[in-house]
Amino acid sequence: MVTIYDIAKKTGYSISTVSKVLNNYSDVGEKTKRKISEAVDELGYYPSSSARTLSTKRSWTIGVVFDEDSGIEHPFFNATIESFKKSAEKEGYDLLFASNNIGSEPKSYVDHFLYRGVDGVVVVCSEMDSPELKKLIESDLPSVVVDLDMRGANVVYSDNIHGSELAIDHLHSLGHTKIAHLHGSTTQFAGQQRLEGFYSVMKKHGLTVHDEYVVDGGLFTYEGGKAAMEQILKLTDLPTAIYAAGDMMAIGAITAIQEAGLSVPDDFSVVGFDDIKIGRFMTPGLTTIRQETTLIGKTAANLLFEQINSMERQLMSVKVPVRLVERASCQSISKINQV
Amino acid sequence: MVTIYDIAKKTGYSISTVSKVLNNYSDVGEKTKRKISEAVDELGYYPSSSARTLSTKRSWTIGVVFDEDSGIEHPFFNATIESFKKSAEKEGYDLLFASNNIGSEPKSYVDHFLYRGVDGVVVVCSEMDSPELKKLIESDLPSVVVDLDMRGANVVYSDNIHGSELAIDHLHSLGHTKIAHLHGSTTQFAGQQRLEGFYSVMKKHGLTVHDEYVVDGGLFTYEGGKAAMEQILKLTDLPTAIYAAGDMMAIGAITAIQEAGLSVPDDFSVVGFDDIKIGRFMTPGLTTIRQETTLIGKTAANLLFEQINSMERQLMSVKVPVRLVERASCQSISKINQV
DNA sequence: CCTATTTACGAAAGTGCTTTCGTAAATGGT
DNA sequence: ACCATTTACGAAAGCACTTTCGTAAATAGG
Repeated sequence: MVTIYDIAKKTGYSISTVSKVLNNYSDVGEKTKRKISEAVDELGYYPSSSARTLSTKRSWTIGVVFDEDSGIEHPFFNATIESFKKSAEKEGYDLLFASNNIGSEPKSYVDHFLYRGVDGVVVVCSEMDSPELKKLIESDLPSVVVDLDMRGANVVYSDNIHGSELAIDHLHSLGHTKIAHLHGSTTQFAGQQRLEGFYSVMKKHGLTVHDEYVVDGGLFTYEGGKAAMEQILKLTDLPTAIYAAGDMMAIGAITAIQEAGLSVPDDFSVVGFDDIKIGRFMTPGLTTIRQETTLIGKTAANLLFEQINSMERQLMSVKVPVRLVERASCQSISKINQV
Repeated sequence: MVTIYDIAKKTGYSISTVSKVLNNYSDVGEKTKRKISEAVDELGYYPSSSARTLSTKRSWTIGVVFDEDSGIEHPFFNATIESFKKSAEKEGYDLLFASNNIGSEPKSYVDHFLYRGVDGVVVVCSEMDSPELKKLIESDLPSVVVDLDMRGANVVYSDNIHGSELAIDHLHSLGHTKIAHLHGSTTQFAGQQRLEGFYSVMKKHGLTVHDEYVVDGGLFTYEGGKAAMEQILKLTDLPTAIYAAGDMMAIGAITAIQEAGLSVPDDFSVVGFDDIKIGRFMTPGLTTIRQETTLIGKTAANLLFEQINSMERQLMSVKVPVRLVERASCQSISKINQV
């Protein structure tokens, strides 16, 4: 390995001076700067990030945490993180996806990130009352959490309540009154908020919600949505519209409907939440509430870097707007009745 | 920050001894070991990975490279890397997703990983003749590349040629003879191999391939597949089956077919490649060639860690089997003719 | 009870860099 | 030509560890 000592020896300058040109200090002469730069190129020198980190206490690394179950394949997670990564790159940060053991001892991710010396951490899609998360925001690691709102932390999340409102408004405007909700796990912020939003909008419209129309679809999965819909299909008095708390759940529900020999949107109108890529390409196209993952990722990054750079605990909560994306999975109630 | 000096001072032992118990050296007494461990817990000490890395030349970090265009959202990539990550965790490695600049100067990822001192790097979905890739395998960074076969490197990839064979065999067994191929970019290994496989199987069956039936769908995207299919739909003599080099392309093709007022599988049988999650859930379910992403990721990890640990350049090329997954997007030619 | 071996620990040198501060030389002002 | 700045550089301490080797003490061997 070629170090600053090598290039100091070659040029005749001290390592201090070499380090200075490497870091663009102003107190070096032009010729010196040039000579050293040449030697750097010639020897193919590159600095050692660990030495640098050890000395500066800055690792230029951001720790990334996400739901263990769905992992990197989770569409909302990876879309958000992709956007986050782009912002991080611009600022010169790398992303560290951590395992949970330091030297084979299982530890919390907070400990692990402390060990790694990350400059900050971003958490996506966590359970609301995770003790790990609590530990994180109580630590003095700069952090931002996505898809959650909680005091005492930097957070960015979609306006889930308004999302429910948009969904139900849409269904209502199409004439639907018997609306079911396949809700997501209430241990997650998104599930809980969308459910809450559902109830309040139904009330706003003066619509009654039957208890059997509100069923738990679990962790936003295809399987969960399918099972929940099958539950509903057993009822004698069927709803005409389904509002699923996530797109994968909505797709599962559609499958259940089709397997029952019924059709979307002819027998049921369905609207999802997320606007994952598939929704646009499937048949029928999925009407859904779009989460702006790109904006969310970028905002999270900005919040985090702001906090890292200012070194003060300036905590913000930003709520990102959602919007309705109309595709083919919903239909006016009048057409349904004709069938 | 609490360092080994702190715990040395507190216990009265030297930092050497402290370090030794931290690293499970055998030459420390039982009582000493216990006392030091207690102090460690009490002070909430954790080691500094950068200091450790500086001293040992091991960062316990693996660099991850993937196609810039598709990014983390690419289904094949993230499924593969998810599996890779699980293996990496077991061995105690973290994953580093790198940006391309050291201190705001754009550099190659090889340089960047050298700077970061990663212990190895995994490349997924690269262009075949990328100079970066060449540089990587010529460097003495341990590495493994996925979805590519090239001499002089550790590689793991699907049996693309056999995949084409399975696809065409299937179509042929259903009675199809007029088979089109929407191929992927030939700058990528997968695209090139699947195309090559296509030609050779067609020949095997004594099927003639019309030049107009072989169209470039680009970088395996929905849009590329859709455009390619639209091209084919302009022909007067239409094929009855479509073999798309990727699932997203297949889905794009299906959209094009449906937009033209035609149907899958009634007017065209289509088979894709990858077996991405969506394929199972869409209507019609997509018949496809499944890539074993879990196996691929795990194998890649094993190859890489083997190389890292043995410290010798033992290069292997492993070809992972694929298999046909039959769903609803293909149909016997006899049924098509009835329509 | 004396010597040979083992056990338990610490000194010190590395690891590659940053950053403060001191100082000699060069420059500016008059 | 003399003093006051400014400019350009280097010495040295620090960052938090690992690891080799030396040595005193403890144990074993006879």
